Amino acid sequence: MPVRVRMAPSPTGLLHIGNVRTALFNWLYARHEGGEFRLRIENTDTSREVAEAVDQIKESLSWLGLDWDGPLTFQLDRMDDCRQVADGLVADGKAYEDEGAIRFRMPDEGSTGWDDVVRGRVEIPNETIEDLVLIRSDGRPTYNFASPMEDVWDGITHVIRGEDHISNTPKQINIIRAVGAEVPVYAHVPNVSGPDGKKLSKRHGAVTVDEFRKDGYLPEALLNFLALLGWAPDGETTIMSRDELVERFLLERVSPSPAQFDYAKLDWMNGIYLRELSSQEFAHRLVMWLGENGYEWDAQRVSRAAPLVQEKIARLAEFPGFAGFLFGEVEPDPAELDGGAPMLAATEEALVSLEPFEAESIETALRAAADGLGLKPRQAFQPVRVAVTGSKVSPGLFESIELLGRETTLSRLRAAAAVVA
RNA sequence: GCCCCCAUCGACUAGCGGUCCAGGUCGCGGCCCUUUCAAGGCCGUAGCACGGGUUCGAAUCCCGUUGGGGGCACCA
Repeated sequence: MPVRVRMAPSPTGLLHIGNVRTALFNWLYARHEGGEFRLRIENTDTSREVAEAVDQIKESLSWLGLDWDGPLTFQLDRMDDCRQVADGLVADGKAYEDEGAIRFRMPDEGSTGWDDVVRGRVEIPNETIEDLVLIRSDGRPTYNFASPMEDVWDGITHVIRGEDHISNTPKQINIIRAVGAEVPVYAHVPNVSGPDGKKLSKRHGAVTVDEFRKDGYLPEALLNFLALLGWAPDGETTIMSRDELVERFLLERVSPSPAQFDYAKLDWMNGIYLRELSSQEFAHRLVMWLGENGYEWDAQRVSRAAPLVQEKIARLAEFPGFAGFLFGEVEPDPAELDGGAPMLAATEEALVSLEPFEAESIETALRAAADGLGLKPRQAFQPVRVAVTGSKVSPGLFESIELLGRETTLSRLRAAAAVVA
């Protein structure tokens, strides 16, 4: 039987990164096995927010490149089927009515167990499982009834989900057995917690896909990082393309112990991916990101500035802070200009009629100017950098000056000179 | 309270009885390079939670303790 897995989010908000990690394992398994990855929405009502949330979930998955197979299905559409099954269970004496609701009769003795792909044999005493409500008194099925039934109807072969579902599993297995269907294989993957071991939340940093996107992470880097949370192909490999991930992913190698989300490592990895991009592609991503985030900066200029920062930033969102001086005014801190008057003047003089006005010639001219004043490059360029870029930290000075252009550079040098004077 | 899960450097992990006085990556520290910041190169730091077994031999198997986490809804 071909493998078929699913991601079953509830449309309550933006896609959480923890859910993405679980979805990723499902997707990787499906693609590795040549099976199907289904997307099913576990909605229970028809409020307007649902439609928006569904669109956001689809948009996030698309951005990440996690494509799903077959039609998108909704729990809502199977409520009648659930009720029918519940009625049948009542007729068979396997469920009973209780104050308007329908409850499933769980076995009282023995235990319910399964061979979990990541945890091995798990056995839960039946006496600890309460009779479960199948249908609420208002007629709607509960999650623990609808979910396993949908798995049955969809022909799901492997249920790969978070470990928080472990206690639901024996309940669902009993229901599936009661309706005479085949029980799927279960794999409970470990949870992802915050850097402090607590539940990953907003105060730790980005948590939804949208936030990571806004922070300037690349989807391929995010996936690579997420894949390594609870799984590793071996003890050496860390950087893997999407294809390599698919090729090497083995569900049996997923670790049962929980992992902490390390933002610093994600940043490092994103930087690796950013630097591996061709300069054209890097520029393209920058332009796209800026466009998505409200920056109306000239694409041509952004593309020319891109090479100056490609090795310096770890996230696309750092670009404005690094290269903003090319797109707007600067306000140098007078204190950082202190003592720079001679070099500012010398620089202005050196650049006034320099030809050609290019990084290489600019460098030669400025080094000569520094030399003439008996200054070390380090101390000489500092005030010039501050005057021109507005900061002590910037892309290469000479390239920056070339890009900025003679006029703007000279006016900034004069403005700074006026301040120190 | 009851049930379940987990346990190797600060973090992610490799290790599935001897090849491990435990390897890789991030982070951190140092050095080199250097116009700032990065990037890059080199070196270094740091771990098998504890206690019992089993075995000629345990990070690897078993039991217990401790410590984390999850679940006990007419939520999903």
